[in-house]
Amino acid sequence: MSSSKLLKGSLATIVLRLLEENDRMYGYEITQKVKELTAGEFKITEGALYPTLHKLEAEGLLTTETQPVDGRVRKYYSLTKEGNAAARSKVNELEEFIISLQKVLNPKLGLG
Amino acid sequence: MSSSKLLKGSLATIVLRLLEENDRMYGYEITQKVKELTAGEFKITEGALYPTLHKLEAEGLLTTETQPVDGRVRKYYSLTKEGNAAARSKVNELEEFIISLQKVLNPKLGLG
DNA sequence: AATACATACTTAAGTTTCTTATGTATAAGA
DNA sequence: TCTTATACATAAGAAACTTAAGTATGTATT
Repeated sequence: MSSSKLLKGSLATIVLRLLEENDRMYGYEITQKVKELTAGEFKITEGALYPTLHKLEAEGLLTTETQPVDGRVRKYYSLTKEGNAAARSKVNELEEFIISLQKVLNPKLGLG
Repeated sequence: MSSSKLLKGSLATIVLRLLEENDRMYGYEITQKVKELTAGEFKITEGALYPTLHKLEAEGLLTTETQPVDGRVRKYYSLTKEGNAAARSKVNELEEFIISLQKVLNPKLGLG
């Protein structure tokens, strides 16, 4: 993931979250979707994305289907059952992380 | 930083932000302050914090004063002029990052 | 026809930033 | 005396990136 090199640990969570919404996606599509959602702020690099997808597949969180489209090969990824559970828990974890981070960045607000 | 190993890149920003508010702090104090602000969610490890402080000092963003207190040595850190500017820009960058991240995690909201 | 850009996936080398572990040293509490 | 808290430093290893290179096809431009 490019654009400010922050967040070295949320790429897998982002992938899982997108697959929760989209049922199945291929790698290149994921890079474009993230770019679109963030108005170009996040640019996921191939060198980061593909190894992440392979790792999630190896962990049993994703399954793949390969399809030729217009003479090029596409590899579609979908969540497994465990992938669904992992998506929910990882997104939650990340959201809680953001809340804690905001408490540090802006201790005047929401100290409840 | 412990607790979920997320956020591999925000520690320096957190340090700069705390020093923006507190004028001067020493390492151990920073670990305790972060723990307090996040109700124990973030536990900054010494192995992460001290090298980060040294790096920020080497970059000219922090200055140090060493003081003996109760027989132990404390090393107080303060922002330099450039450290102040860096704090503002890094905190902004991180906040914008969080906004983008939320757009990916929850595309239904705030798609402006 | 040649060149460039978009689509599409893979992998290796190097860097950054952590975690884990170890070491030093003093003070306070059980 | 032993443990916990305070206080700093640093080395080894792991994780997650960036950068770069490679392969391959389709489309648009000159």
